[in-house]
Amino acid sequence: MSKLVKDAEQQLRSSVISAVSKAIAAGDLPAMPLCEFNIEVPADRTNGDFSANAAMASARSFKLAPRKIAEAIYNNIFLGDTYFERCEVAGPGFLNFFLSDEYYANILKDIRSLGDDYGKSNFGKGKRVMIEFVSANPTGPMHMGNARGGALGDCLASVMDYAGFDVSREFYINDAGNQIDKFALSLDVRYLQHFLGEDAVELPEDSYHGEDITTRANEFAEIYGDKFVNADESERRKALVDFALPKNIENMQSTMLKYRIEYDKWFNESLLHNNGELAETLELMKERGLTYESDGALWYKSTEHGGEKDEVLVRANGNPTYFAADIAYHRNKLSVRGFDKSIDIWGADHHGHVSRMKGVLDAIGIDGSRLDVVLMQLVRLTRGGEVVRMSKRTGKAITLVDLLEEIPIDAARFIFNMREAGSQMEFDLDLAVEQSSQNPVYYCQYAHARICSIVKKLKAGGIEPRECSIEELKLLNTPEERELILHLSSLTDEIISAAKNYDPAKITRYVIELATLFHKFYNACRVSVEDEPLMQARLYLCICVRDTIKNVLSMLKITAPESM
RNA sequence: GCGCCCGUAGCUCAGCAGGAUAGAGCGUUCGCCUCCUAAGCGAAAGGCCACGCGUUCGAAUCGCGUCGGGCGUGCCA
Repeated sequence: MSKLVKDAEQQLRSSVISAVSKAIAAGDLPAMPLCEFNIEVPADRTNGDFSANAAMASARSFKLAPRKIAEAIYNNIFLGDTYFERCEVAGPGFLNFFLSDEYYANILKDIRSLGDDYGKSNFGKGKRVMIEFVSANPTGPMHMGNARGGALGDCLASVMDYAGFDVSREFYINDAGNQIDKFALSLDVRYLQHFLGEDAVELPEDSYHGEDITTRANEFAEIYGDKFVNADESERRKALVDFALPKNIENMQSTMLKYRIEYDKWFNESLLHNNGELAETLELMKERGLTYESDGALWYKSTEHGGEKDEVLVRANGNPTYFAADIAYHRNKLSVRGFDKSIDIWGADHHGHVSRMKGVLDAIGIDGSRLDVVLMQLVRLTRGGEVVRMSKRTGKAITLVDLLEEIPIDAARFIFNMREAGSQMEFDLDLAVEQSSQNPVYYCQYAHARICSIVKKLKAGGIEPRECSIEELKLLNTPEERELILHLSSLTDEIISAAKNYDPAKITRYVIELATLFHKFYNACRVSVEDEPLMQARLYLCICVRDTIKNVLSMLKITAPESM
């Protein structure tokens, strides 16, 4: 496990350093300080399990050829109390180290004893982190961007949880402001059209044209009839919104649940309007001299805080902008509720907003670096190689609901996490439903099912898995077994790296690689063999792999079937 | 115009706190089940890592520039 890997690396580093001291004492090297050097895992394992570039890094300082320095280190190195059994000088001056059987055997012991906790660490030290994602407008159906954002945000949250952060998942509901007015207007027009005919009232170009609006208006009409047709416009619109908005929000909640996303909190923007926090935030900004009035609107002096141009906070008509509410919201997260960090998942088209937001937080006295934004590129949907167009306006776009009806949740969650957020991705609908090797989620699940099947088969033959001794586990020494064990050992580091980079795609890649290495092992080594200790050792390894696959998949909330 | 992201095999993408012969999947070609799940494995073919210059022992990785693509630049969110 990772602790072991770290130990191994640390052991190596100090061995190299003391070898240099010894070499200097013996006169093999000049008495110069050793430069900083790296220890890394070579891409090609014939170059060892770990490799140090100390000789090359210090070539200049020692004024000696790297190769000569490497040999001096080699001649003075002592590996007796490490997990390494040997070392060699290679290439331009690399020192390559090879792990002992002992090491491999111990990794497996550790994995088994940690059980479900394997992979977890205290990297995050319990820091309170909020991950805000999807936060779709409740005025219409959720789209493909929300689909990717949902899988990304939720899996990132799990990864950070494993890495030792205190994680909270949140959905920000934009249930106030401009788009709600637009929503009201759109519903209003559809409602009136329902009774007066389509030509009676015209739907403005910049309102919501989706069928979902018509559907809601018709539902409303069925319940309340035409009694609002001649009512006061604002009364009618309020009634329509009060009817339609909760329905939309409920739909989003049930869709998210179907997508296996459970939020800790659904936060209403309207709360900030109603509880005074928005006004308070604006007041605070005024006090700090961050604002001015012009053309009847209240402006934020963005240009004085790293922004490209000033921004409107309160429109001339008295309505606060989305930006103003968002400032109050982030102040609520970081200051009122005291999260150490807010990680927001945004569509890449909002990137212009990032520096603005961080800048304004700094300006109101909240360290802007406590906000991190993960920008997510758009998804290109394809079907059989053909790009499937999606246009929210026409109402014919493929929605998140459509997607989840068409493809398995496992596949959606997995595939959306195969690419890092920043890269544009293609999502092949045909591939996602395909139950074949081409579909990576099945490939991983298949490895799990295969192991379950082996265990079951052995059990049927009267063979129960048992505890193995270190000596027995040392029998796992084929290249395929070694590679597999080594990869198992890197899980914790991989999760930490994914948390650090806000990139859960590292974990899907990890599990694909694990499945690949297992399938290779499966083809190279038979578990059910005559040699009882070897069979038990292999069975032990299989169970480690099975549990790790299951552990990782369940972290991503993807199922691990026992048979396929 | 200015700002951000991106350019790696035919296609989709890894690799990018600089390291040894640049990887994987798909597609193509050829192999492997009397044996634990062939939803698997192996092999072959496929590359001026967009281009140029620089930094250094060493660059796909870092810097500058060019070209090509995406996005942003609303009293929209």
